Amino acid sequence: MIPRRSLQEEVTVRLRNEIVEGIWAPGSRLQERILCERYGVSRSPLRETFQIMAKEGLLELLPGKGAVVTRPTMTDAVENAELIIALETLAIGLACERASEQQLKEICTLHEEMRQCNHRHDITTYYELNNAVHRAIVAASGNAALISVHVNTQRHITRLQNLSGALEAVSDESFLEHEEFIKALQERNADKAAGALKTHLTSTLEKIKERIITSN
Amino acid sequence: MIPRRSLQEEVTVRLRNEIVEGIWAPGSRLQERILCERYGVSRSPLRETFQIMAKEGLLELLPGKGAVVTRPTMTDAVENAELIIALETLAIGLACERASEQQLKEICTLHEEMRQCNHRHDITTYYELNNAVHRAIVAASGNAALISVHVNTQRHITRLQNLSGALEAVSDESFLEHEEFIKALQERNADKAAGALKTHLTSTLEKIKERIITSN
DNA sequence: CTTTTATAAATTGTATACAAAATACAATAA
DNA sequence: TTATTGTATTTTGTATACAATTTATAAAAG
Repeated sequence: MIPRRSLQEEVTVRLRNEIVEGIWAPGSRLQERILCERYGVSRSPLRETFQIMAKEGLLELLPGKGAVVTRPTMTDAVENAELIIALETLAIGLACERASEQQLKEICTLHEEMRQCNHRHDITTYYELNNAVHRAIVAASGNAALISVHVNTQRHITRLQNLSGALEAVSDESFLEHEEFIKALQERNADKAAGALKTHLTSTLEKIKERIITSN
Repeated sequence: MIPRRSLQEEVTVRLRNEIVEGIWAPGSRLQERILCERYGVSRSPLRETFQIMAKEGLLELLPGKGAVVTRPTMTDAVENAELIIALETLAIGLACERASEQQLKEICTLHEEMRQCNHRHDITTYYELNNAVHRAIVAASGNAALISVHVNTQRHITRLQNLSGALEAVSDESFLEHEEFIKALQERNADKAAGALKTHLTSTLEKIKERIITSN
């Protein structure tokens, strides 16, 4: 039995993707009438979507004025990076204890696909697979609360990458760091995996901070 | 200039508190008509509130059937405890670096009030102050993304405490652990503070797990 | 008596209507 | 020109109306 999907759910998925992809620029005012026409729905489901997007931090609702697309700052980038390091460090530790063999295998497969992408310099797919690997590790933690928070945090980071334009080329060093914690996870060595993941993510955060300094 | 408050915001605060306090039992079906009458509003703002509460994990929205108050399980308790340990460990580390002297002072004051409550066995206020201290530490981290996630996680834990009924008496050992990380925070010793906080929260988590085992 | 099915009532999902507030704009005064 | 104020228009906040779905009820069949 397939559960019904409300219009609100459909609109939520569409609007969310459009904001993350940068189709709606930061600071844009989203007028209800415009969006109702765009999605072919009335104001009721749209306004419910607005509340959800505001909760996710993609919209700001100004009472009496309407919805505005949030403007992510460099500070947001650092904050979300700090947060996701803590989330994933917890996740990989739990995953070492609780992941099924099947889940470990799938993570391994994704990692190998990343290796292929790295060789043929397909950066876009590389980053998509990278996100998928990290989501899979969090999923393997089996902690629903953690999964939910992580999805939203990763989404914000992806949005920031999209808005900042070009994705950086992947260094061999970075890929080796990645391999490091994947291996440790396969061995179910929690401390080693957590340490390696933290090292990897922290070095990514440092790159973000550097870029902020040089761009100022 | 005071920003307007919409009906939706008012209803959200009221319904959220009522669910956290256990006024609406887990599993309750919330019929729109009933709640509209209770809060004296129409269905539009109420339904926007429903979306927010669903996003927060306090309601489940079944398409075509309506809103049901979520039933927190013992698994949820463990998951949220695991999550909040990671969040607060991050927070106290950042707070050691970034907290203002004013913030450190306020945290200290709250801790001293906890000591008083402990002496006169005022458990209810003790737990409220305890929550306030932990929120203050997270606030002092200055990380907005972290603060937002923490608020919701702490709310879930508070709800679980409320639903499980009586709060456990506070052991002297537990209070000493608490003092430990407060002191380290005052010294801005990040590693020591993070370690002490983690020890404290982990021992609380172990108590939760014990209670689950014995209650089965 | 239990199960099934037909029908009525209630409830939700969505659209629209109405009122209040905010915005845009033009006319006027400095 | 610039600022200001009054008016018209737009837009949002809230309430209500309508349609589709679900639930409740009861009659009929086994």
